Amino acid sequence: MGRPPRYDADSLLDAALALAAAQGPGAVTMSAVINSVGAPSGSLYHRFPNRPALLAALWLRTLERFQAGFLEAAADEDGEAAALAAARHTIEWSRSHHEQARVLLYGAADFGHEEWSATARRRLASRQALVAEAIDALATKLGLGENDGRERTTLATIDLPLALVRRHLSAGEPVPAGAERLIEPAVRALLSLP
Amino acid sequence: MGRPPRYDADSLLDAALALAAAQGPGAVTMSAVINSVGAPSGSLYHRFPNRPALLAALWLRTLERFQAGFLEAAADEDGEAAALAAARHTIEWSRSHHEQARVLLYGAADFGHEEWSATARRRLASRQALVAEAIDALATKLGLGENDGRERTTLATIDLPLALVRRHLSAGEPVPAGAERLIEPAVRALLSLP
DNA sequence: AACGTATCAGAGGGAACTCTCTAAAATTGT
DNA sequence: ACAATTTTAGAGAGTTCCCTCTGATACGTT
Repeated sequence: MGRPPRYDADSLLDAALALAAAQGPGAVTMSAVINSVGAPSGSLYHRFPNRPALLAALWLRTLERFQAGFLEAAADEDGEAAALAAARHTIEWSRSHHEQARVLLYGAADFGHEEWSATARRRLASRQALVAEAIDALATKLGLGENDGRERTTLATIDLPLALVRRHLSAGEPVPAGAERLIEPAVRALLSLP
Repeated sequence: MGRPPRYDADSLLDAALALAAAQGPGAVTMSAVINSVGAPSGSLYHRFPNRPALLAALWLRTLERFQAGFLEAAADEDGEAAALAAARHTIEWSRSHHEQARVLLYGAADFGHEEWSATARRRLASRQALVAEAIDALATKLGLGENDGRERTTLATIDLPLALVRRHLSAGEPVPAGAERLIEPAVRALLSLP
């Protein structure tokens, strides 16, 4: 099958992740990754044909890892339990995946989304659709209206937890222990739960 | 007094603002601003000695403009009214200052905060201290505990509104009309208000 | 052992960007 | 008119970065 890889895609992405988490997406240059790993440029370009491909892979890998647990939590049959579990997951995952959480605080646009390949853009769109479905299902389970039900559910389970996480991560601190309990009343209020 | 300015600091910053809002802080290069305004490089370097100085000026001007209204709103003697007005201001200001709001969604770190001059860093610190004071005063007015009172107040008046704003702005949409009403129950819940 | 394949290895071209430096232009005050 | 001051004007050096290209290397298969 050929020579065994010495720098595989995941370890290169790990180096890119460390750079992005520490100094933002702009610091993820091909040469920075090369220097960080100690690989020659050819090895990096062998895995990722250009910089947009590297950024897309980093963003998509991070997003998919986060969404796996989120979708699982939001799938609970009990709507209230699902919403609270989803909000909790956003916080817990951010706490235990510090670097990846810092990446997720940016948007796909900051990772050069416009310059991605068509397949990378499709992969992103399909993941977004998956979450949109889950949010819709959760909103109907909770009996929320068609108009702003989706918006309120998104706000409660994703944006609000991320807002709390963002404040601490961007200050360099870890996510505090009581964060889950702190947002619970706000989540209930947003979803009209008792 | 000498030759009148043809490219003053504010119009240069406006060009930098447009670039940052459209393509992120990384797109604010000296040459991009030069091309955008049509000025020669000397004129830009005459106002801002280097790129970090330009980014610092852009960030600080935007932050101070936002905080002016925020501090005013949060100064209301009635704690409940102050908190709700502050949260509303964050949303209203973002809606009516689309480009500047997009800049504020980043952090000082994304604008190269580490490389700023000492005076620029001090200016940032003093603005942050001002807001911290206002938040503390608001928390005590609301009768919230010393420990997480500050955190809850920050979350309710800044982070939560910004989270909602972020979702729409980063999708390229305007901030919807009902946004203020949408977050009100969550603000009340976070601050233990009826 | 020989072959096919996947990967490593790094030199180098071309582009973009930051910043410096010198000279000229336009205005105010004397 | 003349000097002082502020700003425009842009050429060009030095650096960094993206990406291409060619050849060497190591492993599995037959």
